Amino acid sequence: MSRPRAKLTNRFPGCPVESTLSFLDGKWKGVILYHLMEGTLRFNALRRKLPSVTQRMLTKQLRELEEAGIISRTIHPVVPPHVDYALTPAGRSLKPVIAALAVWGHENVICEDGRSTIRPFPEDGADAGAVESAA
Amino acid sequence: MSRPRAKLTNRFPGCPVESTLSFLDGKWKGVILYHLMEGTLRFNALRRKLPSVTQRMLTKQLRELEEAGIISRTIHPVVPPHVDYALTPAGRSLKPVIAALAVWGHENVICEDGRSTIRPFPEDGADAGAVESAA
DNA sequence: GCACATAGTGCCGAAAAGGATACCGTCAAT
DNA sequence: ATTGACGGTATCCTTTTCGGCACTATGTGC
Repeated sequence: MSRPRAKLTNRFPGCPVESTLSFLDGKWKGVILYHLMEGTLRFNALRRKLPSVTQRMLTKQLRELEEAGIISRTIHPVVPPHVDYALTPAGRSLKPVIAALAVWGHENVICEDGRSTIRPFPEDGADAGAVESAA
Repeated sequence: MSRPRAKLTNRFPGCPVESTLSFLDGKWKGVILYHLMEGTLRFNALRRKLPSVTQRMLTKQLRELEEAGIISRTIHPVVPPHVDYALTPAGRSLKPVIAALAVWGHENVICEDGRSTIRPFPEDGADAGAVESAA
């Protein structure tokens, strides 16, 4: 159940980019992995790091990541429940990918009042002579 | 209009990973960029590379990428319409990101009959002593 | 007796994303 | 006269996603 947004990769066989994205897709997976890269976290610890995610959504995203084999969920059967989320080896192998995403986002994205835009590139006015799409 | 799936990055300030993902999100953006990395393509050329995408969706995704400033759309006003899609400098700066995604997908994703799964990792049986979530 | 913390689940409903299909205009070839 | 290529739109409909809220269980502390 619940493969992320029906991103079934078989529709365009051989696109490794979409294959990877299909695992990162879902509203909070990126952030979750970003935080888990730094170490194991408990459910509520993670929740505190993502203030705007509801419990329901966090659970859902974690379950999807777990089902994909990217993170592990370890239940310590103690009296106030205690559940640890950590990266599996597969999850750890995503490190360079997450890092690349983080670097680009850090360098090129400007978040201002609710929207994120790409930092303007200097060369971005170069015209080759034809008609640019007039918005 | 149409920022991708309301992935408004301001909700979790300072997550560069989601910032980047917000631009790659949308069902076909990954593949589109993957193909455009290799050079300019015309609408129908792109379409032929993505057999299962409808015209409508392709247009939509291209428009979103254009709006984001990742690709450029150049109309040559000739008689059978001729429109070129190419990466902008901003789009080209995504190359390492797309490459990272492609590498990981290539190495770790197995696409079999409609589903993509992560290639099993050898170390993936290591148990630390606690209760693994029994699905 | 009551509230709190932990880690969830279930149900509802709105909104968005995605897919199918049909249609547009022009020119060239058949 | 019809068909095809090109690069789209418009419309409709279904699926998915996401968010809100309430509810659960257990043990501890007040």
